[in-house]
Amino acid sequence: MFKYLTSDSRTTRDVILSTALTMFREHGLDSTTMRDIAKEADVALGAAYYYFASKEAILQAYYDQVQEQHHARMVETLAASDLNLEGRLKAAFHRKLDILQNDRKILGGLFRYAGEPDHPLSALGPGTRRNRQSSMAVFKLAIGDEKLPTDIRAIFPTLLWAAHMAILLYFTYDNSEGQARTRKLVDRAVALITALLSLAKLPLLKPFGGRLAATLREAGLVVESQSVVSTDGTGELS
Amino acid sequence: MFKYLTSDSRTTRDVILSTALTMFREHGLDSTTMRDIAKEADVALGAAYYYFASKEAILQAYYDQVQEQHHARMVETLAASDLNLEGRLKAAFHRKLDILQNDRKILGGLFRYAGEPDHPLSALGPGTRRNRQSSMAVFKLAIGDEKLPTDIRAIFPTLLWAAHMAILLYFTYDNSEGQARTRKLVDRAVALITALLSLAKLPLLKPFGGRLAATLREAGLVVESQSVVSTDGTGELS
DNA sequence: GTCTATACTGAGATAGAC
DNA sequence: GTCTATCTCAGTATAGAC
Repeated sequence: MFKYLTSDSRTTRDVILSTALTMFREHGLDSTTMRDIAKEADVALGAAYYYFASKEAILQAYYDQVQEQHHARMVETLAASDLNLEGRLKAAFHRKLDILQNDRKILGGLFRYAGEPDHPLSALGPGTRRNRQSSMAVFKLAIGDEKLPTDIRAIFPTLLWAAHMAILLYFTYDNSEGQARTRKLVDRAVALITALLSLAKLPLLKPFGGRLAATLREAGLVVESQSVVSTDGTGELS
Repeated sequence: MFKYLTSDSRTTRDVILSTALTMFREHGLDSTTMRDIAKEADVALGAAYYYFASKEAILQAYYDQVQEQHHARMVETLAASDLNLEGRLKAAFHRKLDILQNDRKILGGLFRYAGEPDHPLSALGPGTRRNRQSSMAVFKLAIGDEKLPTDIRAIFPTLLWAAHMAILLYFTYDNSEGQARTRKLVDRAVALITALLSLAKLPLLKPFGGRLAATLREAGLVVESQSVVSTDGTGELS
């Protein structure tokens, strides 16, 4: 799955990347300068810019890395035990938090671009479409072949992805020991969601699923032809 | 309601502020430098920094100004006609969008700080608590003395505020003519919310309001003693 | 193609003169 | 209250070693 590169260039790039991430975690994004990173990684400033066009490009690499890990760990979890829908949804959220446990500062930095549609790192913009799709694919893994009303099935991955973004935002603000509050919120929220889901089949509530789906579709918020991510983690649509 | 200042200092500050906002609207936040602003306002760079400690401080002033306007326009709207809950909620959202109609770039810039809890401009952090409270107070005006289940009443302003943040995010990405899509989304969403609200009283669904309220409360997301904003628009709690 | 050394530009922010 | 000069730092050359 790794493209072949000379061992030297591979390690230099990796050294710069891991050094940068370590420093981001310790001192925060803004306090860490490219010159700091280069010095710590024992390379010249030019070398850092040779591998990463900008400080943001390092974040981009981190972003992709997290997404790949999330997919891999979710596959592991699903293979290891036989969970029901609620368990699988909880797992999807918790595995993401596992990965980001020490990276709340970096995560916060990524939210910085959320309000700039044209920025390549905007979590909601076209530049991160593939990341978003492969993130939703992880939630589709969690949904699996669970029997759901078609209305709900169409919008569920999008809703879960949105909920997961909100959870991550809460997570960056959560100073409780080991971010226990976020963990608890995830469990409560997923329990609520699955309980509501079982009600959605009732005749009384049935129309609401349809109205919600129609509203989201009209707003352009539902991605149509989604597919489970391919095993190489690229998030390519089939 | 205005603190007295010498007419000269007042106008200089205002000239700098309005010049800055005009330039932000035209060229965006990042492309507009403090030097550009100073030059356009016909003052030296140092003068700009005398009135605004940083570029962000200009945004802060804008932030407060928007909040005051939102409150004022909502009061006007409510006085002008006799609306039901749905109408009042729609008004609350639309009046906000009216104010921000040409400021989507600036708005996007404000979202930049959402991931940095300690930043004074973080829309979710302690630094903007008063803005948040006075924003929720506007939504409380919209709710009025509508009869609601107590569970729902406690969390409703918070939920509306959160929904309004999501709408604003959608708004910054909305390139449709006059942001018509956002306007339509508001109408649809509010209609859905009020429809759901009428269902919330049913015995079958009653417990869900309680569970939702408990979850939000436990997560520390519900502000307790809220009160309607005082008429001077400061958002001070009574 | 991989990397070093060095220097330049632009922008936010500050110090201190007037 | 206002201005000029200056500082720091991100980002971008550029020239060359290998």
